[in-house]
Amino acid sequence: MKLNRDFYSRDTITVAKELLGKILVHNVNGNVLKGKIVETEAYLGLQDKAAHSYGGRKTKRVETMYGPPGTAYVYLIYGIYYCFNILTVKEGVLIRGIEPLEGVDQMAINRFEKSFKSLTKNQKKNLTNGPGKLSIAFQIDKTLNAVDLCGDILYLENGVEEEINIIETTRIGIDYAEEARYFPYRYYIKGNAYVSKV
DNA sequence: TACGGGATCCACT
DNA sequence: GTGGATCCCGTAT
Repeated sequence: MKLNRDFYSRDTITVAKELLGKILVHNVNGNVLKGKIVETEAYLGLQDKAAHSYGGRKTKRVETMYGPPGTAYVYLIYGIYYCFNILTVKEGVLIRGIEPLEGVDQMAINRFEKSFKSLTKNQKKNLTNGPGKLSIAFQIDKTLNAVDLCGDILYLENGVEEEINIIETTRIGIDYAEEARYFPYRYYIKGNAYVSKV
């Protein structure tokens, strides 16, 4: 079942935790890619120096952040990779790790230009265990920036009922963010192989 | 296993 | 002109 606007219209930390175990679906011209979210990071806007919208900044890049809850915020990082975020209320959740479920051959081709079964053990592990990697595998780029996640192209749905053991720790790659670098806003599913960093 | 540099773009200052 | 919510490969331990 597809997640609706109400799911995203809540506290960002709550949404970041509840996104674990949910299924990300990208319909590329009828070619469906699906994967389970296993790692997220919450970015809290106003008092979070690691967030693009820190202090209410509203530049051209971050203006998408001020759109409705349940919108995709995609931006380029380090010149060559894209990061995929899910908006809550003027804040966002970065998706850092996904476990591939459907369309795995397409993902393997996107990442390594060969079928899933011909990947090495290491390549399978590195298919979607990081924000830049999963964006390549899921064909997420800047054309999906500001896309409504309550639509039919890119959306989230409920996973199977299961017991999820959530690990709560600090975020990655934000050393410049002063006190905010120590905020425990990274969440991942304990023991899952597609977590980017344990 | 752990570090360091290169790749490559554009928003921001 | 600068530098980043990253990844990958090379070299060193």
